This record gives sequence, structure tokens and C-alpha cells, in this order.
Amino acid sequence: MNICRTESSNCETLKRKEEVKKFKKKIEIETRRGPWTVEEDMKLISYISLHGEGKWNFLSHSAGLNRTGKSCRLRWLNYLRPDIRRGDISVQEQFIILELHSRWGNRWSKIAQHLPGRTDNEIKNYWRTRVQKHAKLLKCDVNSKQFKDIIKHYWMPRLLERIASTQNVESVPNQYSSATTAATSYTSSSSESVRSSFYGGDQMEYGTKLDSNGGDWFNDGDALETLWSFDELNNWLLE
DNA sequence: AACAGTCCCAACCGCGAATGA
DNA sequence: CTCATTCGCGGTTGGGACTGT
Repeated sequence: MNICRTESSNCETLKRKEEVKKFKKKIEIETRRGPWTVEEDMKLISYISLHGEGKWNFLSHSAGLNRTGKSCRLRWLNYLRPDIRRGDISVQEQFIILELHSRWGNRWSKIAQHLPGRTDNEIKNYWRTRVQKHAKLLKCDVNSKQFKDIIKHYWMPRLLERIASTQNVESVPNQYSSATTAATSYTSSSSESVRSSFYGGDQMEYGTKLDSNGGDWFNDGDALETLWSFDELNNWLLE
């Protein structure tokens, strides 16, 4: 008897959930989707500058935007926020992404927290378009041990060398200068010790080092494609 | 110039977690 | 404790930009 009652109650709940889902879908269909217009952007920016972020569904309605709260949040966080950094992912940023990804995997938002001005979406896109492309060219799985070894023992040292060679040490903020030292000795030392000297130890928060005052230091373009030739890398793999 | 293929990124989707009533 | 709502995350996709033929 009780079981019957419970079953029918569960059934009711499921039905209701389905109805709510359908209703939400209907609302979402009625709201605008696709690329944002300048007008919508302006509405969102001016509303947030007056009232702040959060309560996205309410915000969307109050700002007169016919969008889901979700869509507003995404647009703001990934595109309109004033502290967003634009342009290529720098060598330094590439290094950090590779390093942090090796630790945490696809925890994009966590990785993004250590790259000020970069969004999780941007980092995710970088990984999918650049890093996975390289894995594909090398005919190995991006999650395979082989590819992880390539990153750790080949790619990252190259990035550090690159950092050192393109760096005018005088122009580097003090807190970063250890990267240059690290780079010169990376190939002959363990990756762990290099990591320590680059970051100042495991406990160091990357964000504290990579503040927006880095200036041009970040903007030396996408060096990834020029780091190695695939013949070279294949030889290394065969060794 | 025209077309096809590829790259890249903004935006969407589904799901689980967090929060509030 | 339960349920509804909102938020945030990671995965995926559509389509414009770019490149090669």
C-alpha cells in the first residue's frame, strides 16, 4: 500500500518535473539567441555598472534584455567584463596552461583563475584548437602518457627556453625574473625543480605573479607552432 | 574569382552543485 | 528534509574568417 503510494507520488513528481522542463524550454525558445548586438551589449554593460553582477535571470529581465540569465552571464564573463585580456595566448601563458592542465586536467575555470583576464572558455578553446591539434599531428591521444611526456619533457622546456630568449631581463617584473634562470637550466634539471624556481614553489598562487602589470611581457604572440619541427620531435620520440 | 577545406571562437546545452523557501 | 530555482562548469557546435587550390 505504502509502496503504491510512494510510486504514484514519484510518478507525479516526475510528471511535474517534465512539465517544468517543457515550460522552461518554451521560455528559452521565446527569448533571443545567437550573437549579441551592440545594443544588447550596451544594455548589459550599463545595467551591471549600475547594479553589479549576479541574479542573472532578474538582471536579464530588469535590463530589458530578452535573453536567458545564463546567456547574459556568459556574455558578461567571456566578453564584456572590463578586465578581459584580448589577443594571442603568450608563451608564458601557454606554459602555465600546460603546467596546470597536467595537474588538474580539464578544470578550465580553475586554470583560468591563475591567468588573470583569461576566461575558462578561452583556455578551453586554446587547448582544443592548439594542443589537441598537435596531439593529432603526432598521432597520439591528447590524454595518453606519451603525449603528456611530450608536453612535460619537450614542449614545456622549449617554452621556457623561448621565454628566456625573448626576454629582456631588465624589463621583466622582479617576481618573474626567476623564469629566465629556470629556462637556461631546464633541460638539464628535473621539471619539478624548475617549476619551483619558476613559480616560487608549489604553494605559490600563479595569479599573484601574473598581474595585469605584466604589460608587453605577455604579448609576444603565439610561439607554439615555431617551437619544434615534427621531424625533430619524432626523432626524440624514437630515442 | 570561386570554391572547398580548415581553423577558431562565441555561444549554446546539459548536468550537477549550491542556495533559498 | 524536500523541492524549486539559480549558478557555474565542461563539452559541443555553428558559422564567419582564413587559407589553399
